[in-house]
Amino acid sequence: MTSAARATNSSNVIADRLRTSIRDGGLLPGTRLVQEKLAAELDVSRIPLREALHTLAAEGLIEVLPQRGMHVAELSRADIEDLFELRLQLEPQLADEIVRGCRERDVEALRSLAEQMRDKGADAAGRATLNYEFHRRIYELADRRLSLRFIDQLLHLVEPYSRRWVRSGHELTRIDDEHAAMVEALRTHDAELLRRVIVAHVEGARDHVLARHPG
Amino acid sequence: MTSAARATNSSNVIADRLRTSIRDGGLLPGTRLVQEKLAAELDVSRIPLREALHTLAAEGLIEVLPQRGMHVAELSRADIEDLFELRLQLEPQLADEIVRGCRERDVEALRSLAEQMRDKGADAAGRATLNYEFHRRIYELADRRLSLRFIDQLLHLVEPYSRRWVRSGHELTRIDDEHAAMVEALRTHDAELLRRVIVAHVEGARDHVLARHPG
DNA sequence: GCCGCTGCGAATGTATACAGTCGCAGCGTT
DNA sequence: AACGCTGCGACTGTATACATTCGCAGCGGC
Repeated sequence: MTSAARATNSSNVIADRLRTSIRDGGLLPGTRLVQEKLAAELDVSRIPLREALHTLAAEGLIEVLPQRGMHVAELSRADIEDLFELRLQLEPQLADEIVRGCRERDVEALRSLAEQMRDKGADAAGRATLNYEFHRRIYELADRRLSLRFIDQLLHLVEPYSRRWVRSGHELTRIDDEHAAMVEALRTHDAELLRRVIVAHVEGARDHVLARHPG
Repeated sequence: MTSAARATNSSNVIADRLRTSIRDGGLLPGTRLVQEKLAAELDVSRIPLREALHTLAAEGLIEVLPQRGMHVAELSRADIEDLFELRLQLEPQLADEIVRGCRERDVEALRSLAEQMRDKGADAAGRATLNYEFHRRIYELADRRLSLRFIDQLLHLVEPYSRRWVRSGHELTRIDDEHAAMVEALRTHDAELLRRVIVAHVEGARDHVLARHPG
């Protein structure tokens, strides 16, 4: 699975690039996605681009208004509340299986990601990518294909809003400390601790984002 | 939202038709999806068909092997266990909001669906569609856009496997009775009862499917 | 007889071209 | 001055056509 030589048709490549752009703030919620312009920027034709856009639409990252174009999805306050509820229902639940599936080299990889992230300082885009990879790699350890797929979608959906509001140094430090705590829980194979840290981490993000989000 | 005059580009129509086919057993897991053949059958060209297929792929209903075609996704036993875990985490949680959002006419609509389903007897395809609509309409009452999206995906994913094994008259009766119990819980605005019935319903489906699924 | 190479066929991937729809500016009417 | 109508422009939706890749059958060499 890890080394699956995924032959790469350009739809998938484009979808990845767009997801990354949305995640790291290159494409903000609400941005109109004009097909010809985007296709020119990415140097592909409209057909594979449209396929990628339909993929992202199914993931909730893009909204399609038939005959009127597509745009990066915007989440209402209710959506964001819903999103964090979902995260709280899905993510802590995996703690046991994560610990069970975690090997020494996984701990090291995660520690490295967490440290790289701390080093990024206030580079929001850089942090966003590392943050995503950190969480994704943790949840991969649970070996639950469908859960991972859904959590992955949630992480992408939330990222533009996390990015938007997480700026203060204090908040950055809290996040980095919680990541370090997760790594520590993994190192000691302490599933219950991991679960508690995940809950605190998600609740912290939720409270921080909701306190600042309008509506 | 209910009366959103959704202008209908053919990608979406095609995606709906394919989803329905997968749900009611017209397209079984593993079926190879040859684009030209499918396009001819549906009387559309390959471009909108491909867009629809990419949508379903993002929903997990179809798998794409680049340069080698697409096929209806097959779930392993582990996937199915994961799927029911997810259902148990997401669906009962909505009971409170469902009851809060439920109006008299909703109760009637659901009662009607449940009764139509009972009348279908052993018509598996007919029951599958009604079953899907019944659950979908219940969860719509919670007014949680993202949760609904995910649950919708789960219901579509599980349906081919529910259909496959739910055949005995006894099992059909159990399902119909549980649906009736849900309607009754809604009528009396009993959120706690609804939650318990949902749990029992999903657990019942899980046990029945897993007991018969190979692997 | 087994392994590897070659070429054909089938299906996917992509581009170009055309058709259809929406929205807005500008004119004309009342 | 406000309203509606009309035509243009921009963009999306779809089809046709071409390029590319993969798999397998059949042949040849070892």
